[in-house]
Amino acid sequence: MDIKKEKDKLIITNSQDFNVIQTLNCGQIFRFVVDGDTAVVYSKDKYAKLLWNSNTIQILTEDVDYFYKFFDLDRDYAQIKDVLRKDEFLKSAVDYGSGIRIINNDAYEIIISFIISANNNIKRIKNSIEYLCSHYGKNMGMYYAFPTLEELKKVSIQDYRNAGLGYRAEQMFDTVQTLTDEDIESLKKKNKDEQFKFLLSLKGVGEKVANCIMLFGLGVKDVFPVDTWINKVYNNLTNTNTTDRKKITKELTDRYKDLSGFAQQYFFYYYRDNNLK
DNA sequence: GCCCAGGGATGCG
DNA sequence: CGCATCCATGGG
Repeated sequence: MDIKKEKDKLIITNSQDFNVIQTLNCGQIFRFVVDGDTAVVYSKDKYAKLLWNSNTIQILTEDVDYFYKFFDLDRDYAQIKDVLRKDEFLKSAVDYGSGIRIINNDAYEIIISFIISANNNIKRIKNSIEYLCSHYGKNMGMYYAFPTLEELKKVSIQDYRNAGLGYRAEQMFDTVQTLTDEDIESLKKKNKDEQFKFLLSLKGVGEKVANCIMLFGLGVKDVFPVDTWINKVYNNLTNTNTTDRKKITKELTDRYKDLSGFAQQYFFYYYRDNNLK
């Protein structure tokens, strides 16, 4: 994969390790619009427009450096896939989602987004986040920014219910009132265990959501979030019928180690996209 | 009407 | 600790 960085554009050629649709549809990001061979992706108050064909991707943005990091463009996914394809459980999933990249999104936006994600489905998650942006985020002209923590602190429990958060409304209210910008900044500097511990102290954040926040918002790759799909994957592959997510998390993290986050995304996308049981 | 969705909080033993 | 139960809401 070759990447050329210009002032307001990234041009990726030989793009076999980056499939935009796969990357957007593997449940790590909720603010994007796809239209044919183009897409617009939003993060914080920024956006990027992506255009692609069979072996080239263009990323048009005013913040080239942000979206270079956002799409994890300095990582060699070919090498990661070579390692993971040797795993008998993973081979077909890696081949199926061979263009997935793990996004480096804004930690605060990911915390809020994944509190909403708990026991929810992706379409409803997207709708709720879009509601929060359009009602409480800054109007950027053609779109709305993700609401800042300061902006969300003015939002009531009833407002969250109107956004479709259901019983997560009170958890969200509590976490937003508790959280500070300083918390977010110091979180980025903590080690993995300290990050996990802090995240679990937030209302609406349990083990799975904390792992997602670390994977998609803090750049921690040796975590393996276990949701209902991964639970199905595990039972299918091991011919078991457990619901012990702690056990599944430990076994899969031990198995895939530093590549756990990547393995998890290949599994999730393959099984969910094919609606495999 | 039933089941499910990128689960977490709570209470009880 | 582990375990069961409850929790809004919309789509299939």
